[in-house]
Amino acid sequence: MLDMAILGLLEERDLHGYEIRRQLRDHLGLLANVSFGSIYPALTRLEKSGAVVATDGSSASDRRTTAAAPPTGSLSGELAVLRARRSPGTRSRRGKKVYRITDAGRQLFAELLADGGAADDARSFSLRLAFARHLAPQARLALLERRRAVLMQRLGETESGARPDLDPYARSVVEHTTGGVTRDINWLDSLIASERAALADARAEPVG
Amino acid sequence: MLDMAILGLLEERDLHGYEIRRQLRDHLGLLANVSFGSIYPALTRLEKSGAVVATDGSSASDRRTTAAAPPTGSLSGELAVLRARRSPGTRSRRGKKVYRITDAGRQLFAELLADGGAADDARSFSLRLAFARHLAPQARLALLERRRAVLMQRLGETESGARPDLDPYARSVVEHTTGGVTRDINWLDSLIASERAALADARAEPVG
DNA sequence: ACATCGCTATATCGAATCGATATAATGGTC
DNA sequence: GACCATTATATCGATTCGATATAGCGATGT
Repeated sequence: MLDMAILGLLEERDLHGYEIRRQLRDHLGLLANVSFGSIYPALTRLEKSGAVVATDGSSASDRRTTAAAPPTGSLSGELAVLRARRSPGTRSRRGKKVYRITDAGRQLFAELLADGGAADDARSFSLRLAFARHLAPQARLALLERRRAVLMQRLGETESGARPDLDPYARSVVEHTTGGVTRDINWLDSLIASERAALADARAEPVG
Repeated sequence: MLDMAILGLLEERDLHGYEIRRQLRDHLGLLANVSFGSIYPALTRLEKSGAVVATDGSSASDRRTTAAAPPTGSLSGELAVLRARRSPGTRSRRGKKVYRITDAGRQLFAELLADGGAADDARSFSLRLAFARHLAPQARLALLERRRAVLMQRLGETESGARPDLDPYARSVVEHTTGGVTRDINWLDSLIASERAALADARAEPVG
């Protein structure tokens, strides 16, 4: 799940762990306040599987060339590289590790975004929807309808009607969450309508 | 977190693992769909720490009546016991383990409910609120206000206003979740108002 | 009579995530 | 130049999840 989010962000630009967390917190806001205890293991995981590569931060602006930049950079950049080399073996000098997505990573991202196992929780769905521009129109529609179906079923399973068996506090919680699910469904309905309209337009006006 | 939920349910009646899960799913509904992979370890944990004891289910409900619960009436309490016996069958099925809360468990529950560490996520809060009848009025009010403060701060941190930097899908997600938080705050406000009114009444009309 | 399906029920495993904590470089301020 | 907040990576133990294995038992069907 986190893997998908990270790959999605890296699709746009190279980032290091701290930045990834900030983007998830700021952009996706209240939704995804992910801890470093998740992010760094995830990055290690993704690197080991070949979905991303880590570069040392000194060549961050250069998209193409790998390490061993010629001494044309800034003085501080040069010093950083030298310091990095000074520590034996590991790049464990406390400095930025900037991650770049690979072709394998892009493919993995597409897979995780499309099916990505079950994961019918709210977090997963919102994350997928936030990256929905990477999906084909009909896959987008399917995502929305799948989510709608899940929520409808949950609503149905919840015993509806007044519930005098619950005390006021529990009842308030249940009603509030039920209302939230209803709100979600209305939201999904409007999104689904938009998607359908876009699909109809595309069908009516094919390529040109 | 789960520990608190389990202890809270066991405050009312003895239950076995499967039933605990069902109650969390049905009562707390969409909020708490807990897996067995969490419940059984949690029960083992609680038993090892002495917060609960496991019985074979044949000698349930000795001293177990509505001890600290508000006066729901002895009739409904009786019915609850009967229902608990009838539904799963009085005789223990294969190794059914019925758990009963102990005095230590009740104390642990009170602690978890009151402070319970940080845990400022939505799940923890809703769970606490659902058991809020076990809290003192001012602790209840503090719980609500603490939650409100957290949500307000989060709202403030989220860069507000139109965000043309985000693509339509991500923007929709952000706006929807932001709207949800606003809705939560309004809900909290009404609850806080009720609590304050109740407190004022209690002060105006002390015990007798 | 018995096969078999579905619900009840407990249990365990590996993996993902969290929250806390340690460490260190950098940048700003007095 | 002492001090402190921010940036940044990393690891630890504990919790939770999802999948899976196992059985008993009640219908339903043939």
